[in-house]
Amino acid sequence: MQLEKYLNPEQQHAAETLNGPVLILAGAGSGKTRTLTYRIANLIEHGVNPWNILAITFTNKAAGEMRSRVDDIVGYDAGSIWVATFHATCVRILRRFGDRIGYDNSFSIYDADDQKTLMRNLCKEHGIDTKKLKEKTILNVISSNKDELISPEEYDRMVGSDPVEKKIAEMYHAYQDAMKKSNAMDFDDLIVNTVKLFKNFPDVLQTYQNRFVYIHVDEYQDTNTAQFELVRLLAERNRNLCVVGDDDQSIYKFRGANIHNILDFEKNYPEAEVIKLEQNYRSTQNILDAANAVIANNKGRKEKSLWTNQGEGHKVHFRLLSNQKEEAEYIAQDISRLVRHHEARFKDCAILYRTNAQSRELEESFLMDNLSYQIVGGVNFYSRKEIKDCLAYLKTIANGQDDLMVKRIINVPKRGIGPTSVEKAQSYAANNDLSLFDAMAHAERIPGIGKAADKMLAFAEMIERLRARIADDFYDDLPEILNDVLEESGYLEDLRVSDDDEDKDRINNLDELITKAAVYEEKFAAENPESETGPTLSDFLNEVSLVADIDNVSEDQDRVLLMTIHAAKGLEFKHVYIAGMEEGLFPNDNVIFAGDDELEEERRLAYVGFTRAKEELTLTATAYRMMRGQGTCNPVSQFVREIPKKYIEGNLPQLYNPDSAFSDTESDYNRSWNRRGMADSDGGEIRSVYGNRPRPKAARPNKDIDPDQKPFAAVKSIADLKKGSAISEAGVDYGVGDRVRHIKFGEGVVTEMEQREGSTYVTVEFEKSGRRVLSAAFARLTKL
DNA sequence: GGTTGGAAACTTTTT
DNA sequence: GTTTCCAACC
Repeated sequence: MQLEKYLNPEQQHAAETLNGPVLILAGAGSGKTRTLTYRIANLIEHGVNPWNILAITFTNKAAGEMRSRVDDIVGYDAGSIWVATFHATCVRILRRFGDRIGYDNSFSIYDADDQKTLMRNLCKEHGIDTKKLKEKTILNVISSNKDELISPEEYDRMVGSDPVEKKIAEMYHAYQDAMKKSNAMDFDDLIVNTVKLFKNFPDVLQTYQNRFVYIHVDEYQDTNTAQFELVRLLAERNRNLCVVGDDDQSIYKFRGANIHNILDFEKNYPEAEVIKLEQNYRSTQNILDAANAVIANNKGRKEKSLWTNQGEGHKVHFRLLSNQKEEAEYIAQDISRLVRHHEARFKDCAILYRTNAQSRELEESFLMDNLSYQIVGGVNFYSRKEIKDCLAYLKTIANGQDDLMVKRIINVPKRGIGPTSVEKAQSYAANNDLSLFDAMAHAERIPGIGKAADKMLAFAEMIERLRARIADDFYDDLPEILNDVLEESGYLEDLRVSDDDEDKDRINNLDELITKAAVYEEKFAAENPESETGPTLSDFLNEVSLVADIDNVSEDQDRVLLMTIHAAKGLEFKHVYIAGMEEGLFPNDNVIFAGDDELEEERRLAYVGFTRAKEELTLTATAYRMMRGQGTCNPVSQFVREIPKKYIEGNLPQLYNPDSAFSDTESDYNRSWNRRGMADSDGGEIRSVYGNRPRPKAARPNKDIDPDQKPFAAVKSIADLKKGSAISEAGVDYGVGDRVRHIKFGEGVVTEMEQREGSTYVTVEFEKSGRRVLSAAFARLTKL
């Protein structure tokens, strides 16, 4: 392979160093994925069996991209490379060997909601007042412990005499016991239990050490201690471990990421080859210089200097607006202008922000201007009530030991089985060492149950009936299973007879879930060509438990992406807008007084955001912002002020410092700030990061801004805006009356199209499957 | 056993 | 400003 044709000398070095530990310090936009892909292709060319290659990525999207890029290069046989996220990797291993550590291979995976519900129940049992000690607090401690591989027993030994800590230690035990009993694991357990499995069963570890001869880990700076240990164990034997990362892009400390995993790699692997990739192929010089200048304020980083030969490009733009509404309008109109002048397409643009809450005003502006957009993250599709209900049915069918899921659906739709009856069933189950479901399956034995017994028996029979049908291979496809569950449980009927508009949406969402099942089946068949059977119900449940919202973003659609900076990691766009560059928001309030470490993580986040931009980077801030229903008035973010004047242009001088040019340094900025008068504050109705300290009155631009007036009073609700919006989803080439084909439902005619929640929904009258409402983004209909 | 009103929390980021 | 949760009432 002529690597020199495709890679620069450093990248080439990385792609050619095949044996032993390798640390690739890859700056933002330095062609990290490209290098990894060619390294894998090169391994195959050197006779390594693809089956012996493992690549762990951060998201499913990244995994998919890597696989298809390797496919493109080697042309064949890349299918047997194991490319997956940490969590997906662990699930696959645990489905196979979980019985060794006492789990059934059909275990459920709990998301944050499930964890919280379980913890709330346990707190009740243990007499904990969740007003004083919140479920979330306990779960956070438990999660941090798991990130550090600290077991409940070890945590017992660590806690002192503090009564709260002792209580938490008690709940850690209770939580793990309950999870085990329900045959369930949370996200952290997936990693922890795999490590446990490897440590206690050397033969299992050996199986995987034999298989994974060459190991790659992407985004290594974001691994936690448990993940580090997992990788260490797998790589122990062959020591062919190649990790790629950038300490400047470590932004998941709050989730347990340990930056020392990358900083101390050479200590753990003294024979490691260290390769720095410093040429940036993404951004223009001005953007890169601005980002470099900001990140240079962090201490304790690996020294590196990114450079580019892309040319100077535009300066970073800065706009200070009066309030959120104007900020959103400014961005929407700027993108509109670019598109109108054919300087960009919608999909070349992204709007990034610190918190999900900021998406609201932006969404409003996009709806008003009828621009095509997609919000990533926020309220997840899979956390909607109806979706969780449906999945709870499926999980109950797949794993009868999961009491939490049974409790969720036992009376949804209403079956006349109330809390009292469930309580009785549960204590009977506890006394006889049964699962809640098994207790209900023999409800006639439950003392004092009364006429609820028949209802429970009917419920249990329905579940058993569905379970038996799946086991007997009565079904040949997942969509049919989902449909039957929803029909036979009466769940759909309940929604159909409702006159609530919201319930109509729920039906559509459930249809979309069925579509996702169909799409998943297709994907499974494509990835497992040798498999004679389709995916199992458990396979599907894994898939939906482990998807992130970003995984659903496809290149095919022409729309602006709106997301948090965290979600944008690893992506790039020609035009990037970062909204809300204000002290208190970004850097966030929680962090400003928390300490230097936290502030440095926030600065790395700014660095990640800036370096997403290829051609133009626009930073916006507001003088006045509503947060949690309260008005705030905060200065421009220090991360903007850390950008030297020569790399940035904008309206900061007019509004904040009319006397002089843009401030060059932090101290200049503060001086001008002081000069404008740190006078009396006006009575405390305006909060600021300065807390009770006096705040500069004149800092609020006096024109156009009246903090006492509610700027959003005239705005219609998002739901109203959506209903009134016209169809503008690009990439959809069909309309009402057209004949289309769906991969699962076959051919049909489009009868209706509607824009809701930023997506286009298409109603199709299928010849075989009848009328269905589908999301245009997911259904992938082809015009005939 | 289900409905309803009001209080309280919420907003940092997520596999 | 919005959502979620719980107590009191039907």
